[in-house]
Amino acid sequence: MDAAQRRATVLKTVVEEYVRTAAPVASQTVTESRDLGVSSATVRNDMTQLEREGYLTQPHTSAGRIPTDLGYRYFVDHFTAAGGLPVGQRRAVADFFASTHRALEDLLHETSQLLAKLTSHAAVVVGPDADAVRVRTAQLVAIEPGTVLAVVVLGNGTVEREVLRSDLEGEQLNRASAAFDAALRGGTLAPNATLTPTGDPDADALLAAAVHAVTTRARHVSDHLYVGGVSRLAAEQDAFATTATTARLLEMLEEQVVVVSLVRDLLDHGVNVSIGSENDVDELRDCSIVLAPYEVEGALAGTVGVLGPTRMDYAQALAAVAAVSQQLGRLLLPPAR
Amino acid sequence: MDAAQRRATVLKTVVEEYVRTAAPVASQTVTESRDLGVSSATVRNDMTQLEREGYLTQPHTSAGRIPTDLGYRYFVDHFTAAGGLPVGQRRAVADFFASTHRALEDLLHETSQLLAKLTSHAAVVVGPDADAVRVRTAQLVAIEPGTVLAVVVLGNGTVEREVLRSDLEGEQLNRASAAFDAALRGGTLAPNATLTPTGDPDADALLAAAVHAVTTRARHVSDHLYVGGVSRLAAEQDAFATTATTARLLEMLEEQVVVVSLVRDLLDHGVNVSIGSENDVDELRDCSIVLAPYEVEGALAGTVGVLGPTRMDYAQALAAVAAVSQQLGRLLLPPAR
DNA sequence: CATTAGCAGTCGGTAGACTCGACTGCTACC
DNA sequence: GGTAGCAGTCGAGTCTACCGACTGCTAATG
Repeated sequence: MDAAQRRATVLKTVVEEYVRTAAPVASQTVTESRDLGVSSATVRNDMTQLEREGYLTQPHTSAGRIPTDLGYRYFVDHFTAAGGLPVGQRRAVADFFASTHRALEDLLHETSQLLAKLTSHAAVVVGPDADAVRVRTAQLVAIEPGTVLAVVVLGNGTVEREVLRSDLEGEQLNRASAAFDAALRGGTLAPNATLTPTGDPDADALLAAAVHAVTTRARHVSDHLYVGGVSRLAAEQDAFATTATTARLLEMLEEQVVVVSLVRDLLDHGVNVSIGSENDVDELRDCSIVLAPYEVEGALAGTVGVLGPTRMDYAQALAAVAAVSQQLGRLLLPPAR
Repeated sequence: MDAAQRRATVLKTVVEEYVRTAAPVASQTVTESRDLGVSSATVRNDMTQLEREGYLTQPHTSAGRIPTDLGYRYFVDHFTAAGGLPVGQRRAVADFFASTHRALEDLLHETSQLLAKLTSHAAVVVGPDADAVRVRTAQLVAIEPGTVLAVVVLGNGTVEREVLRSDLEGEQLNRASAAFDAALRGGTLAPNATLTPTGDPDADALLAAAVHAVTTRARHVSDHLYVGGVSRLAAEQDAFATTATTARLLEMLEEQVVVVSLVRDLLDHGVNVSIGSENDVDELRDCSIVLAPYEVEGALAGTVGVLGPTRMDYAQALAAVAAVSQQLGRLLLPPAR
């Protein structure tokens, strides 16, 4: 083993030890936890070099080393490949998806909780961008006198609905419904569908209202963020500077839109793991995000992710998001189940 | 002013000061903040008596007094009547409800956030007990080949929907739909509706599936808890013993069912404010809950509440939940708007 | 009898001094 | 290049002393 290779091993060991114990890792700890065939003095020399290169840092002079964000990055890029989930957890995931018969919203919500449980960190599930989902069918249904329900079935199995006030019924309603379907089917829910007049002013009015309601609301829903395991963030307190940091994090998660666009942005750039200062968002300076997209019928349908402190078991988190996203995609395959 | 009356005023002052400053209140502070016409020595005597009676306590010998849960209780019962919201906040509430055009779920969710913002505490909104809401109409609609949507409109304006697989269409579907409506209309969504066979085995099968899906899922939805302002809990850290307490609280809020049944239970017993140890739930020992039911068409439709530390501005919280619940009820009045 | 002034007593919190021990960096040597 | 060993650094914990914020009590007063 040449020197460079050994230094890489030292870095790996430091990351693993630090993730496990949360305490700065001493040179001696490294030699004890892994048989490198060199003494602690040599490891010390390696560590000073790793520090010069920016992978490690010392919280204070007479302490061990802890990884920098760059150190974590190296670790993730080099020592994290192809990890599987332990059998127990693998079973837990399978069981969860096998036994589920929930509506989509609930499913996504509970998926986020499953992921939180698996990783002991907060977890998020993001729906697909509204612009990316095609409308499968759309129609208007009278549900009681004076009330019409607009129903839109989307490509990812979601059913959007919107309640409207209207006295239309019978043939008039059918006409409006057909026009509604024509306006939306095959397109996205972007708020600029072209409406073909039916020649019936009442029907046209309802049509316009329905399209407006559905397109504005869908944007809202598809931007929805499902968050699980927020309590873990509080438990991880000590990893963050102050309680105010935790509060700001929770606030951001409640805000939703920031996180949603961040996640989409990361994925657009092909990033699966974003570590500490790599995040542009201030609140996330001490956090890392581990993501995996899930697909329905080959098309990107959304994202699952883990949000934890930079001191996180990345291998485990990656395995967890991979397993969950894959199973979730499979479950969503049959339309609206 | 006789002595008993003065003692009550002292208690009131201690509560107000402690809520404001979070520091134990000294006898001198009381005489300074309110003109009682007596010296601090007299207030000291009053305080020892109030302590003997269980309304106040000393964190340690050489410190001022802080209210006990019993002290807060007395305060809430005697000094909290008929407080209105400050004009600014009153406007904020009115604006929120005036400008809203959201679907019910979103509305409830955002209402919880409004309430959190008003009070600077976490806020919850609980839907009505499933058993208490009557079905207005129910029907089955074909939305695409092989897929049927079950739609149920509830008395509180909610629209429940459930996607089912079925190839039925045309007359068969209409028959099933009519039977579906007959089975549910006017009743509750309790899972024991009586099904009248249509004579058509296919329709009967769909009917059974639809009723099953709707009743089991509705229970889930109506037990849903909308939580706003969880970040406030983290910010209130210092009011709680440890960060673990905060974590447990967040967990409980995520669990939902505990809180929902607790809130219903309190309201059933006519309780609006539950203070610290009055709560049976362990996690809430350091918390208080301030509740107000909201009504739709005279019937109880749900509850809004504030969840904060026992050291809370009860007058303000009571005013806030009252204002929000009233406006929310009014907004929900027209069916499904 | 209620109220008050004043004083002694209690205790938490903070600052400073000191020690312990866990590391590293360096140097001399192999 | 690798190693042994020693000097140096610094955080964390402990102890002490002290300050100041209150109270409780007592004796005096209207």
